[in-house]
Amino acid sequence: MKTNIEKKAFEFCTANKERLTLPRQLVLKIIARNKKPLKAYDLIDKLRSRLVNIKPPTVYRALDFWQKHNFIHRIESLNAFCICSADHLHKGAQFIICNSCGEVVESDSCNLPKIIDEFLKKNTFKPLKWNIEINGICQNCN
Amino acid sequence: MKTNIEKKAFEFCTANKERLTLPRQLVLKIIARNKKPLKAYDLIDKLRSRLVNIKPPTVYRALDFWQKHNFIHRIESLNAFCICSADHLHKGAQFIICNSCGEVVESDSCNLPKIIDEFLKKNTFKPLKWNIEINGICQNCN
DNA sequence: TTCTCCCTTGATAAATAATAACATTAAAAC
DNA sequence: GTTTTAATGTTATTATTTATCAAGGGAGAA
Repeated sequence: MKTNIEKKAFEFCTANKERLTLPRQLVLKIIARNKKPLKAYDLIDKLRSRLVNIKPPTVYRALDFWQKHNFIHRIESLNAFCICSADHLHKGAQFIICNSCGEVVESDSCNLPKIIDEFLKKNTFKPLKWNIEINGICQNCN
Repeated sequence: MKTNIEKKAFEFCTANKERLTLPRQLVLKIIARNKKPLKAYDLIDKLRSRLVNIKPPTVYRALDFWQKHNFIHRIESLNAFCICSADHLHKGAQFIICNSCGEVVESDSCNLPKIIDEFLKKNTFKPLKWNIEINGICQNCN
């Protein structure tokens, strides 16, 4: 049973004549079905049973592919990857990261906060991609 | 001639009985006087003339020290370090990164954007540190 | 002063993360 | 079917960061 984002991603490939190769399928599937963000080498470990002799470049290429098309996000401060939680396929993301339990939540605002947007407009800066990562302590851990 | 932030940092050490060792002094000085963010190994290279046989742990320790006390920021998406541009010593930072010329500007808002702050309050999440990194094309490169 | 404690650095090594380069394969286009 | 193009396979290397333990050195106690 495919997750929603997997379906969307597969439709995207058909529509845009992108090749839905086995490494790409598996990488997306694993990320989509894991609650916590995964590191590249976690992925390699998980892929070993399905792809013999899997090597870093294969995984990084698949990650680049899905990232480029906004199906996954890279959480810079964790060196980890997670699915775009809201099927938004937006260009940026906000992550709330609990330093105590490690839980990561993607907040669902698709746009840059107003104050930042205004700053960028004032400076004629054209945003392509953004990343907001907030570390702290979550409700449960407090 | 010391930069403003160097003076502040040195005062901070006196006031808080933190040791202002040579590696710490030099690391802060180099970062403070470089316009562009520096990577750890850039620093190591630049330090070689002053500290013989400098090794990664020495630099990383100094970086950790200044980061912990909010005198420098780590730009996660670049694996690079820069001075807190506004002498703010705040807990979070906003970076505007031009993908074309590499210029990095730290926007001077010290606080989290309102919409994010409200979201966190609603979820009883206590922010400790944040990082906002916006990639795009700057005025000059457009 | 001398001792001791504690923090910092020195040094070696290793773990973790990401990329370069080139050969091979396979789908798509002609 | 042949050519073209894009993706993967493979080998190797580079980049980034951390662990571990030994040694040094300043601040306060005896």
